[in-house]
Amino acid sequence: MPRPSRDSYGDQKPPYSYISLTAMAIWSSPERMLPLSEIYRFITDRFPYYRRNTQRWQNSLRHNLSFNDCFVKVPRRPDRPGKGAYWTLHPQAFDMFENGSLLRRRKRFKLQKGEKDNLNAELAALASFNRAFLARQASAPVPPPAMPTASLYTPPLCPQLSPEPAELPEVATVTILQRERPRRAFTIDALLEPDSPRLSPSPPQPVLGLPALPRLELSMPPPYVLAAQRYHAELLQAAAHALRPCYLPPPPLPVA
DNA sequence: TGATGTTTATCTGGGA
DNA sequence: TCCCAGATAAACATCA
Repeated sequence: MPRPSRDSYGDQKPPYSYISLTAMAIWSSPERMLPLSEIYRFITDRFPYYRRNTQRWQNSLRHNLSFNDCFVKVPRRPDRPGKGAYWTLHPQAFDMFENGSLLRRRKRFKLQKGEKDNLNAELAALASFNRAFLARQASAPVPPPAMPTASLYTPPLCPQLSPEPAELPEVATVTILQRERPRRAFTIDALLEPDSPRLSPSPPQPVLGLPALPRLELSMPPPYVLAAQRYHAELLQAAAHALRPCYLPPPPLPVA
């Protein structure tokens, strides 16, 4: 049976929803998160149908990103300035496409009000931190004083060097409900904690012409968490370098 | 100014 | 038949 090429659909509309296409794009990226422009590119590269009427489907896609709780907007890293945020999949959304179907989902992924509010607060805090980072870099090219350990943010270890102490928010720990899994805070560190072995989430099944999406190994955090881990490790390293007199860096994080 | 993001409304089609 | 997911359109806000 010949393997269909990635352009198998030709000018035909692929049988995938925008949610599926977006999830595919995100899954295809090494960090499991992409800016909007890269999501567009992924789709137009693989599906010629979407090379026309771009205004139309891109509007729909943006609507889906905002409307569906399964997509999480992650503020850009301060050292990666640019337009727009990164988009990733919510941890609970990995098994969104149960039974491997990339078509209509059984049930829309919806966060509860409190969960959504907390997640938004945490992400807003991250954006705030990034702004503080940039503000400080603008005045003096020195990295931020401390990176979060217990939550996304902790009080600076060197308060006198804090960029904008008043603006660095204390972040409430975000707790999300885990189906069939113990509760876990949706913070970088909490997500990085070793988890009890569990079944890999079900990524979308191979798409015609696309490589099979990798299944996560047991006990392995989602790849975008690893990316966040690397991000924080880099900043920690920079912070340690800049604040050597009073900053004691934590043990090195395992970088994937 | 254009790209990005949010929100609302309406319509279509699949599934229970 | 009804409910709901998904598609589409449009208006508006925000930001680099």
